[in-house]
Amino acid sequence: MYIDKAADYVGKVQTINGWVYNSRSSGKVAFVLVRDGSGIMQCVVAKSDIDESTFEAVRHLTQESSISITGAIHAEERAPGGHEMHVQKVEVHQAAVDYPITPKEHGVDFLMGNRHLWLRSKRQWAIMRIRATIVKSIRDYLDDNDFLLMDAPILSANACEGSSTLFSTDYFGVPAYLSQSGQLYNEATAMAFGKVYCFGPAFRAEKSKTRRHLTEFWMVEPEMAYCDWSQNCGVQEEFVTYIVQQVLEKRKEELAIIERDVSPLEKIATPFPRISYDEAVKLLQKAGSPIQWGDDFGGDEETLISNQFERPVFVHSYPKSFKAFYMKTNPANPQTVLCADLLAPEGYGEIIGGGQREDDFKLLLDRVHAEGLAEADYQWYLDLRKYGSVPHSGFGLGVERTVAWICKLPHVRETVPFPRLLEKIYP
RNA sequence: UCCCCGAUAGCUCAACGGUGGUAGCACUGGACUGUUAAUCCGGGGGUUGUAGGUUCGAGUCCUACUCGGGGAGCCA
Repeated sequence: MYIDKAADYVGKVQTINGWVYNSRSSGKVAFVLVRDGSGIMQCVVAKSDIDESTFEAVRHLTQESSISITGAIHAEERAPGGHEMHVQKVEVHQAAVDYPITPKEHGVDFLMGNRHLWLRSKRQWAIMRIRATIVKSIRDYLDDNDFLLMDAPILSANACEGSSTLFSTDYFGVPAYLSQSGQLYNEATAMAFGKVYCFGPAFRAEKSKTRRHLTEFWMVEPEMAYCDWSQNCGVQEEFVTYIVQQVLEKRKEELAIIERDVSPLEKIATPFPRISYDEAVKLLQKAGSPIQWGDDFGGDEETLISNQFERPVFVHSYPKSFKAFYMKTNPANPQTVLCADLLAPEGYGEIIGGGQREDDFKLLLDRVHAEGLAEADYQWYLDLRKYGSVPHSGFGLGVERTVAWICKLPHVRETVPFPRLLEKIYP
């Protein structure tokens, strides 16, 4: 029996294969919390109901020992989760000694160093299950809305966006780089299949040491042919709303464990407000920010903007100067590009970067030159503008930032089983 | 890369420049028949991050280094 199915087994004798989460005894009755991956079950043993050796064995179980424990399942109000087991038999597979993560508080460094064990803790259990539901919702939404999965390569010969630092490796004697985005390849597959997405890890060798950065993170990137930047935003708001609703529906218990106040999440609904970069700058200046037109937004600016809204907010039409070369020039204002970033509420900042791609051969080539990129590296990409170019748009959603927002975590390091941080690659 | 902060028991933390703490958790022995991070009584457990310096005396002050945390820039 798995613990999350306990309600189906009331009155029946069952065996749980799991690990000791915590235990306490009071002389003639002992309580052992057993976890099996699906949940935690309180197992009770009374001295008067059982032979001496079994009682002593249960009383001396140590934290994280692996056990099979057998007994009758009862509905019990006093037990966490509403059910408990009245133990008849316990078999110890391996007795754990001095498990390092004790039930009191620990520091971040210690916990990260023991990440392989930390994942067993209740809070981490809840976060990882929410992450899994977010990932499933991402795939379900896209699959159900006729996006075709078209995974992009991880190894590539050239950079996708010149600005970020890349991890390099050796590819049979020539340099290769770990992908920082599937964006450019998505544009090729979108011209072949219409609506596509890629979903995989992305790598950025940035020396970023903040609560919002990992060097390896997961990103889902949909791309649509015959789609402008505004329609692109429409897809994003439906997509994000769906993800949030799925988590609210399927992960109530986990949200309760991490003590997430769900009322801000319940307010997430379409449409999301859209403001231009110009409007955002005015809004920031009004709020006392020293920002000038042409400056990029930092974390403080993003927080200031997103705090003005209860829903995620799009900021569109940024100045060309600090955006990637492939973004489409805004015909109404050539100083800007037709991009839109989505800022999550509650100060979480950018979770999506996206927009319309430059589909004009000449303008794109000019941007390649202007950015100092090697034209030869982008030959195949430029081909897409020579053979049936169409307006097309897409976006990239960062999974860890989304998990951090939905779980309201202070740092992305807890949103992935084994986070890769600046100069931290163990365990 | 830059700015700020920190490193004392396995963990979380105390300690005026004057003998390292009756500290909590964990472990261990005992008490307790409904505990919810149980409680109560006892026990063991330390090269104060590394290397120098100041001082009669340094966990404490100074310098360098190492590691970690927070923030900036860059980004999802």
